[in-house]
Amino acid sequence: VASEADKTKTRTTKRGAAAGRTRPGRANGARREQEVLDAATKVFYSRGYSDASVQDIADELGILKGSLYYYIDSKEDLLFRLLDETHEEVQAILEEVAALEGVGPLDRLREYFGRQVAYTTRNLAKMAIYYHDLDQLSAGRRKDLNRKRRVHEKFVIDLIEQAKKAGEVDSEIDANLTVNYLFGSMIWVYRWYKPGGKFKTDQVSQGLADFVTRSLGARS
Amino acid sequence: VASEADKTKTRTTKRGAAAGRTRPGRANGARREQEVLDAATKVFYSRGYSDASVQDIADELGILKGSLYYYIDSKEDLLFRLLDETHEEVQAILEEVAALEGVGPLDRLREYFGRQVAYTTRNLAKMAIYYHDLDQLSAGRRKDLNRKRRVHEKFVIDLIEQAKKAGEVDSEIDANLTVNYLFGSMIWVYRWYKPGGKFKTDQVSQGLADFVTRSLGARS
Amino acid sequence: VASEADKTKTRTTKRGAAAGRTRPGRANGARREQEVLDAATKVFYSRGYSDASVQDIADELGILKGSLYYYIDSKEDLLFRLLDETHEEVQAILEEVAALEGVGPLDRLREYFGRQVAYTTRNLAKMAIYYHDLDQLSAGRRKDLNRKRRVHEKFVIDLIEQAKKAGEVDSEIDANLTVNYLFGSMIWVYRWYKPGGKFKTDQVSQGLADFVTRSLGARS
Amino acid sequence: VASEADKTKTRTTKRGAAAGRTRPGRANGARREQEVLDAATKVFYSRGYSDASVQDIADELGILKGSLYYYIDSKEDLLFRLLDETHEEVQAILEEVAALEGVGPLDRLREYFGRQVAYTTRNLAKMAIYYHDLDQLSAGRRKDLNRKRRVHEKFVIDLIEQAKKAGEVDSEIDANLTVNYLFGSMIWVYRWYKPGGKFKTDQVSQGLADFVTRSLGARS
DNA sequence: CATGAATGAGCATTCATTCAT
DNA sequence: CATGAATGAATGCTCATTCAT
Repeated sequence: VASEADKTKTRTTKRGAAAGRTRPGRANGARREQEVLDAATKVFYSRGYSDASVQDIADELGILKGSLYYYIDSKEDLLFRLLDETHEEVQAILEEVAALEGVGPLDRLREYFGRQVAYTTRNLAKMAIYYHDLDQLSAGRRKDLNRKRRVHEKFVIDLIEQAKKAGEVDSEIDANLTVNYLFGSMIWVYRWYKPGGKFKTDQVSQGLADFVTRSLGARS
Repeated sequence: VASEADKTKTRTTKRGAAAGRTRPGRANGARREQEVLDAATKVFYSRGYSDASVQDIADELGILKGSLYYYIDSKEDLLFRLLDETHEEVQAILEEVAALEGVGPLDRLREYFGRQVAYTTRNLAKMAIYYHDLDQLSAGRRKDLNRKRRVHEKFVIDLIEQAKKAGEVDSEIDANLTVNYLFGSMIWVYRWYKPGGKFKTDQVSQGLADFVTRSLGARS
Repeated sequence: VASEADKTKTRTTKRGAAAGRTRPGRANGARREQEVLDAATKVFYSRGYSDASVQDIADELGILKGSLYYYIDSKEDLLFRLLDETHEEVQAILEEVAALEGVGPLDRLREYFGRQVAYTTRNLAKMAIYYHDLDQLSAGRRKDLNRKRRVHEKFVIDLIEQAKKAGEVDSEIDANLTVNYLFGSMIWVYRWYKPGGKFKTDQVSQGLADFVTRSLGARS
Repeated sequence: VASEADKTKTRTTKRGAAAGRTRPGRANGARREQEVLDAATKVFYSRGYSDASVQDIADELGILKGSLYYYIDSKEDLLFRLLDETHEEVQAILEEVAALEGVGPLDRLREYFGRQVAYTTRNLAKMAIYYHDLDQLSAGRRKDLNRKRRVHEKFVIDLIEQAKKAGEVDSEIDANLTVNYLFGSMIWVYRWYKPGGKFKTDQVSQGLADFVTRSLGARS
């Protein structure tokens, strides 16, 4: 028997073509997909990607482990979809902020950090996974996402430089270094923020905006 | 990530009894213990605690997996010892800084953040594990360590309050909120700092001190 | 390889009842059945029966796996139909050859082997499955087919004996043993023959006829 | 955490360095390795490689499935070791025959086919796997083994040509085609020969030698 | 101290099959 | 006829841990 097939099957995938149907009970497909993603988010968040099992996610959904594979290709695929979705939303924030009109560079920075953190507080699980479990992606996808993340770095660095030119912030500041500290402040929120805890979303987001402003040597 | 995994197995350890023996060749024992810890550090850093196997560590040491169990009680035990050791060192920095004489609160903060980050850049692997894999500890030990970490929070909050009173920093600042942002800036270094990369240790540590100063609304 | 796997599930098949219907579009039914068989042939040939999945066949047909079960009862059922079809065709060759008039036993043998091999070269996939995957059939069906195959053995043995009597071949020859060698030569073609390769169909079939002749100690 | 590890671990393998020890209970290692191979042979022969499970082999050995992995890297690795071992033995036969002195090409052919078949009848399971399941090997290893097998083809072709030159066999014979038929006769033995059945080993091996002789148009 | 062998539980993944719509 | 969703059992494989020697 000529077994020249050698693995790479690329079989015509189950889902996919399904988009845009109208038959009764349809669009449930999309709903179910989202349920799967949500269940995975919950499980990955509470156990960590590595320690979470596909079984856990199936349990969360109330289906059998095997059935879950109707919706996913692999556990890693699930992580990827999660991270990708999250990235898209985080990216949207950048774009919103970039699109604001009549806003100076410092205020744009304030907006960016404020909104990102507000998003984080409202999507703790997703952001925790986004920042904690990126490494578990396969090399290719990881590099890809990392590349995409770098856009945010550049965005902030550019704004700092503009703010320096505009005299809005201390001209002594090293944008390339400072951006890292700023991202740390912003990202780490996923670790200490507790919904219903000591701080409200607005406080945290407004607080960060002010923190950013001061840390750039500007008057808030 | 809130790991609820719980295996707290405080078995009376072999080494427990072994501590402080005087039999010839004992110094070797301590040396070997450290080698084990170092190997674990290396492995946990590169693969992540969850994905690292006991086999990996044995390989790193050049012994058999079974033999490793002469030195450790469990994989989690190894993580604990690592985190404990790291904490001790991080704690020592706090104490050093607290012991400095003739230093105002703002400068003490500068010292604290500067030294912590310098330590991070020089002990990347350990700090990465410290901040990334704490959740993998059994519930009891995790809570314990978290409690210990909170001392640092309090230390910084107190210093900020003192600095406010001393008029060294902006009195409007919310110390309880700001401490979180500051820790974010400091901690996240383990993620972006690359030895031999764009930034030198001193730059990063001096840079953070300045960042902290400005973010508190003080003149550096 | 002696497969003891046994799942003999002779369920009354849907198509059983379906046979001989006249409803409009019925010719399409037969057409579709053949398409299914052809798809299965292709897939079983390239992946091997055991490693081929029902999904693979559905993909090949461009329908969903579930839909395939309208046409088949089980994967094994598909294999059976394939092998049965193949056997029928192979049997037809025997009968053709048996029906030839005015042909001596040696020439009949030449015809038989020549035609069988010509058929093999033109139906590589089917013959490969026929000779390679028979064992995967349920015990009952396997024994059945093996019994049917034995007719060919007897046919050849009888012809050899006749040829011996007719003085066409060496009388020392042990027909019972030789038949096995001859079948080996004939069957193994499915393993080494490559369409479009070094040898043409006619060469291989004429070549085998000559080989058979010589191996029986006759002059070609 | 810097997860640049990216899978390929090549960990220092368990077995391997073990060869050549003298401690009591040692050399059991080698014995056990052979037991594993034998169990696999038995199981792969009776169920076919694809349908045989690692569990089956563990059962055969009376150990747990997980324990089996102390001895093997993967199921395919087991198949490879089996096929490799078999090939070595088959190759040894070729070399023995090649080393015979004072033997003409035709007699060398008789020896080769006779001995190969004798080996087959005495190692039915191994040879069945060798000829039936080669395709299941990974692409690289499969090609490797196929390349090695081709040496046998060349060996036989060369002998036929020499025999033609020596006038021992019909000069009309196409060696390149005939070799395929001959191998078919020889190989297929694994399918019809039954130990303790109608034919004895010597009969089958002597019978094939004679068959080969005649099929080359020579007097036996 | 160290080894080699084994355990047993768990895991991601596949797959033939079913069935309501 | 066809789809989409689910089932449930099996599969190959990993791994922390144990323990006699």
